[in-house]
Amino acid sequence: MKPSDLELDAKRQTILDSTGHLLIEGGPGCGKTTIALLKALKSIESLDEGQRVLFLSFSRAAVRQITDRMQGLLTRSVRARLEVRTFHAFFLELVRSHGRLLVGHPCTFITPDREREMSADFDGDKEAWETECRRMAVEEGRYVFGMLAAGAAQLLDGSRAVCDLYSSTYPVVIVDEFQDTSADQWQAVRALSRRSTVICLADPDQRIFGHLPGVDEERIDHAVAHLQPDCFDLSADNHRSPEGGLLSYANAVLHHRAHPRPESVTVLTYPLWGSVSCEIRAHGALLALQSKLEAELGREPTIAVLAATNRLVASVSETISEQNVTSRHVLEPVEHIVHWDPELAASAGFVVASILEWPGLDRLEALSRTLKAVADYYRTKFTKRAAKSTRSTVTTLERSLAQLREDKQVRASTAKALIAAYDDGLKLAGQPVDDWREARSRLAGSAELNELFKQVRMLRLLHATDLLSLTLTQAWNPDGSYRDAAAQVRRALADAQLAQAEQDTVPISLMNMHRSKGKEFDGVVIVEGNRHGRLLDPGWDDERVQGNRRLLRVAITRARHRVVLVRPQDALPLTP
DNA sequence: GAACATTCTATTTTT
DNA sequence: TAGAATGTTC
Repeated sequence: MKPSDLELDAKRQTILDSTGHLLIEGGPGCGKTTIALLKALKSIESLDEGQRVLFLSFSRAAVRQITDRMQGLLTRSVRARLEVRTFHAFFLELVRSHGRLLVGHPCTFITPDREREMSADFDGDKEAWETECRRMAVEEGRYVFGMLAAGAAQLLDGSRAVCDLYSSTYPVVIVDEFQDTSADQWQAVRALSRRSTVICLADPDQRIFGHLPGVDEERIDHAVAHLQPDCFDLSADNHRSPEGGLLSYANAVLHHRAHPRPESVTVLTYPLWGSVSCEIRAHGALLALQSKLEAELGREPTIAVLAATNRLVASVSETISEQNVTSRHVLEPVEHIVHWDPELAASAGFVVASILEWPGLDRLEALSRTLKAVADYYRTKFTKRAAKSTRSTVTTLERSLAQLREDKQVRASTAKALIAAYDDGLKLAGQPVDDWREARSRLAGSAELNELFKQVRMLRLLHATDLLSLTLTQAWNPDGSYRDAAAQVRRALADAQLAQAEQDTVPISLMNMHRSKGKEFDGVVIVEGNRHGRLLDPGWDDERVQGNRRLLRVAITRARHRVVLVRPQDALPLTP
């Protein structure tokens, strides 16, 4: 055994023997989660019956990753006493069970769907909407997602009884990804720390959410000052890629230090001009990586394709869904899933669904519904991006809707195009897939409708197609229309959104680099755009460059075996 | 008021 | 390059 192993074992033993609060720091693959699970095991042995260990993490994907890891490490009876949950799930339960202490009656939860509708009335005035969210929580006990942590913190901090109740149920609380916890989350944990032992797992170099409100780069320092924990640094160890190649390369990228690129990192470039785009280069890189890993591992590998922006992720997804022919290869379409904010695609889908209702409705009703669905799409878009031009599109659409209802001349091209499409007649056959395509083809004739058409295509990539056709089959009415299609599709897509996180890991997934936090894959392809979605840019200030280097380190270390970087020819080198 | 034309600018968000 | 902001024309 090497001296470093001995040292680690001693360190581990100290962690297991320690009785106070703990801060365990270390980079990806250093074994933070494993030692935390072992610590949980040891704690559980001395707990009273009915007491449990609480392990809080930030996303359902992360929770899954942790529970998967538990299978091999802990017995069933121990696992039953270790509750791994997302912050939000825990806070929701807390607010639901004890919120009456704050407002005198049980608290309720406002679903994201409903939240979106409600926030639309605030015309994108973020501040006013946040004030309203706070008011609803404080005065009425109605909570949107964003307010749950604050409500939970207030309960734990303000009611000694609630806090003691939870501390006696959970004498040990483990907090994952501590460096990115928000002020409210920290306040809740801090309250519990009065009587529970808190174990923070952190990597300051994985701080990638500092831009979010309430996330503080000094969080770890504050926690150390307040909890006075025993601190351990595991960063010297790396279990994920045994030769340490990927991690030490990622660290070199982080610190902008010279480092030979390991054999497991490939850099492919594409020309700035010409027919080979970054998307097509990524397509080729993905297929090559897939066969290489398959040969090396002797099984189907898991691969993530990562990019800096959602837009680039979407366009890569579109590209690899089609066959592409380069001068040397024919690149076959790749099955994959996109971790994508489904709301916009869904509300574009509602427009198509409303068109499917046309044959069963009179002209005015049919057109009003569709026009309203189009306006809703732009309202959703506006609440997300708050662009002025989007706002004026909504106004124009609403004006058209009013004109239509008052039987006046409509002026906007979107409304005119829809009217023309309706009067042209729509024949449906009861074949959901064909009918969907037929209805979708009516989305043309104005800039707005063209944009919708593009968005609807994203639904296919969300793997919602099967679900949609099942839903529509049930909604088919022999008189030639789909009854209540819009509402049915809405429900189906909401279900699909919930189900997505429960899914098993699929072989190939696409997401932005932020979303890859806490996940692991055999291989990773990192795509850099030409003008857009750059990894590093000479025009950026130091803070942004450093932030992106942290992000790159996270992205690179998602891979267990191989990383491929797809970069434009003029890209800045990642290491000197 | 809406369409068309020109200029500019370019992250990241759990549930 | 596309999408958003701003300016111009009908």
